[in-house]
Amino acid sequence: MIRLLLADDQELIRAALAVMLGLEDDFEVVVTVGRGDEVVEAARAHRPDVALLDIDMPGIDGLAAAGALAHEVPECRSLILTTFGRPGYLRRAMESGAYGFVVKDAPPDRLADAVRRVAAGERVVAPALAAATLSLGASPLTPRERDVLVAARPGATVAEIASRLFLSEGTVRNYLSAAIAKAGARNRAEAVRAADERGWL
Amino acid sequence: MIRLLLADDQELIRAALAVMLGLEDDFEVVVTVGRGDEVVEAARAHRPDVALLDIDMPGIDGLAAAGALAHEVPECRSLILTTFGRPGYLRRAMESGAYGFVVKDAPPDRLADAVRRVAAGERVVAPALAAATLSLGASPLTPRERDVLVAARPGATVAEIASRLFLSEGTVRNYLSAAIAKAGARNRAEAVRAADERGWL
DNA sequence: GACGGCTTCTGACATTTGTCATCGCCAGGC
DNA sequence: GCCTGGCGATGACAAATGTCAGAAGCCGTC
Repeated sequence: MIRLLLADDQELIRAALAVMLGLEDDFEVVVTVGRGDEVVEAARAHRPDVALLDIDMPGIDGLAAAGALAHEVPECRSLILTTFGRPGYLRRAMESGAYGFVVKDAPPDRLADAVRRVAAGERVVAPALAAATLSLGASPLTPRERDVLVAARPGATVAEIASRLFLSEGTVRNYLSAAIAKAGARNRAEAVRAADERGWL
Repeated sequence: MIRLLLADDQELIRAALAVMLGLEDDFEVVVTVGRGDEVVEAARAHRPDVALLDIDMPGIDGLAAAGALAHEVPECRSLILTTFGRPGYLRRAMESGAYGFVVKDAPPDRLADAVRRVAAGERVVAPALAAATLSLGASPLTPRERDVLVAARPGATVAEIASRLFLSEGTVRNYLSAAIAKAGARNRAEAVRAADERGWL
């Protein structure tokens, strides 16, 4: 019997997945949570074999939760389950110590399969995504360039970014310029979008 | 017995919802589709009482599908099921002739309840969302202002927007300026975000 | 038929943004 | 000990963006 922890912020989805997975003879959903920062506690209390983690969650995100789990409850293996198959996400998931990565538009039997393999200690990744990740390489952004892009995300002006990061405006413009070049964009907005899609932020 | 059509582009979610809803004694999921443009055809073939429609789908989106259903298969009532409880979505859903609107982080029994009410001909909306929609009012953007903002969304330059909409650059700048003012933004990027969040696009 | 509102355009203007060269500082690697 | 590369800054410049006023045509309404 494989004991499962299920973390997803959308109650309906969480419940539906719990029901579906519960139908498998060898699965038992022992606990579900709706926030990333409840994952470790729940894992300690219920000792699941596999934690199914959505990325988009309040508190801490699923990638961070996978990292925390790997440290604090290492006998529980993480399987990331997410809407977005972004290369950067996969990379970060693997770096956080996750064992698997499944996108939400995969066929349902693939999920059950992935859970069983992860429970057995295998690593599971969609091959297409893995290829994309390898071919794309890691983020070329320096930490500071990334910070500036993140701060620019909601449509902030240079002045706002500068004051939020305690930098001079000129420096912010320099970092933005570098980030735009590295993203192959012609725009701040385009750069933010491109970097976001590749999981660089 | 209430016959259900289920439309969601994410296979896993679609399957999980189908399983969960199928457990209810009085529900029967008669068909599921993964694209908006397959909804009408499926409804004609399987005669569901209620269509559960996600908004985010390839082909046409759930709101457009609800509109098409209302015209072509009026005995099948639409219930929008979406991640984002944006006021503008609700407004458009109601204008498209949908009978209900449920967000994906609602508790699972609320969904079953909503389906039964919609099947009975009632209209179902989350009260908080309804209030937000009414207090926000309709979009203040003129059709052209909206077009320009949509074209600007991916981070396009004025020149690109102009050539895509067959307008002069000056005109585009004027519309953008007006849209920025109406959105209460200080930026093109901020205006796009604000308008998007309010469902004006 | 006058009025208002939307669309489209022009021209002018101030501001913001993006680019580039150049500098000093500091940490790591060879 | 020197070289590289990230960090932070300045100054200058060109290009893009945002704002404003004005004008013409079109449509609907009162």
